[in-house]
Amino acid sequence: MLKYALLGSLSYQPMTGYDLKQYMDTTTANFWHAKLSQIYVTLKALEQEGLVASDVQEQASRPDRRVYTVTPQGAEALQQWLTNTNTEPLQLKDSFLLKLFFSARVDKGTLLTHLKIQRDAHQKLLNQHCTETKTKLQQISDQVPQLRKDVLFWEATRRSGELIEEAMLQWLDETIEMVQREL
Amino acid sequence: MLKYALLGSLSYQPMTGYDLKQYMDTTTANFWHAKLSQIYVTLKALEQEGLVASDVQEQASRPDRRVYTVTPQGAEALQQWLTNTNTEPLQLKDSFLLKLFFSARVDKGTLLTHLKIQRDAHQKLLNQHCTETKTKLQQISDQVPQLRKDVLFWEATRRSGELIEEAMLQWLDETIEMVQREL
DNA sequence: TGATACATGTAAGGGGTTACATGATTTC
DNA sequence: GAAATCATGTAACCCCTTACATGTATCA
Repeated sequence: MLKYALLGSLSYQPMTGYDLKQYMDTTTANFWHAKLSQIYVTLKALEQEGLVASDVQEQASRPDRRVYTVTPQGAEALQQWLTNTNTEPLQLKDSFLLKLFFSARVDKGTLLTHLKIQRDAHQKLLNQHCTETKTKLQQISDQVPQLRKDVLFWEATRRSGELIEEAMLQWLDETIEMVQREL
Repeated sequence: MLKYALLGSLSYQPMTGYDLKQYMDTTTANFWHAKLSQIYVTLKALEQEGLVASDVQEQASRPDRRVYTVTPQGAEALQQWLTNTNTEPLQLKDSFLLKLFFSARVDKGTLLTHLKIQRDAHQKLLNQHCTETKTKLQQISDQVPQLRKDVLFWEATRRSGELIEEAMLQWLDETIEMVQREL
């Protein structure tokens, strides 16, 4: 899947592995992320498959940049993936929920601490989605008028993060209240 | 992490790998799942660590059952994990959102099909959380009065699934409307 | 002076998926 | 007669994380 995240990002403009990491961290972090090391490995694999091509740009006082571009085959592979409707449904793994499920024998204080840490984290994420991420996406599209349509989809994916974080906050408030009332 | 899902489940009652698969599918599927093959592998590892012990029960016309029990060390490891508040925040990977992010050049029809498939899937999950899962959790706890406290936490984790699915449905409706209006 | 940004990679190990292998019993 | 349920496991493979390795320039 990372394969397609990289192909999709490169379809906007040629980038290095390092660039791609930063690009994904500011745009798709909400629903997709990857480590730099894995990005480098996957780019190499994509190049062997002929879906991207790289070109080394020498730099004076910094390491050389290996800039990747999508090949015609890469563009087709991306388009194929985009139009294919067999998208496997999301199966999330949330270790906090797992922990809470088994928490009947944990003391009230520890439980409330845990829930409040969780609440802070989600509050932070919500703020991020509503301010930073929103302005960053707007900035990228403002520079290039051809991206008017793309920005609709970027905004839609960002909005999903907003709604999910709001739901999580509501749930955490309900749960904190339950623990305070029932234990 | 699967380690703790198994320890936690076994802390309610001794079970086989096969039992554990079914138990998790009816209780934690919402936020944690695993394949049978991986459950067997992890149980073996847990036994080597001394956190569970197994006992083979011969059966006449069926394969023998290997029943696992939590050892005292296992119980302590579980308790340690439960009280430790350093729970890493959820980083989800949703390939549908990834796809949508890059979908500016996908035709309206395909897009709407894709969104509606997604909507159906989430509607089904919401119904499941509100009916089946709810009654199943209630059934398990009704049989054992000592689980009165546990059921509060089971209900809380179930409720999180309900709220998240509701948020996803709202988001999908918004997004479908956006595509119909803007494209 | 120490941290951060820039820039690319390799290696070891962990955890997960898919496929394979076996085989009786029950249900449709 | 075919499919699902019960029941356990191994092997290959893939993707990901963590740690290691290197080195300059800039900023606090």
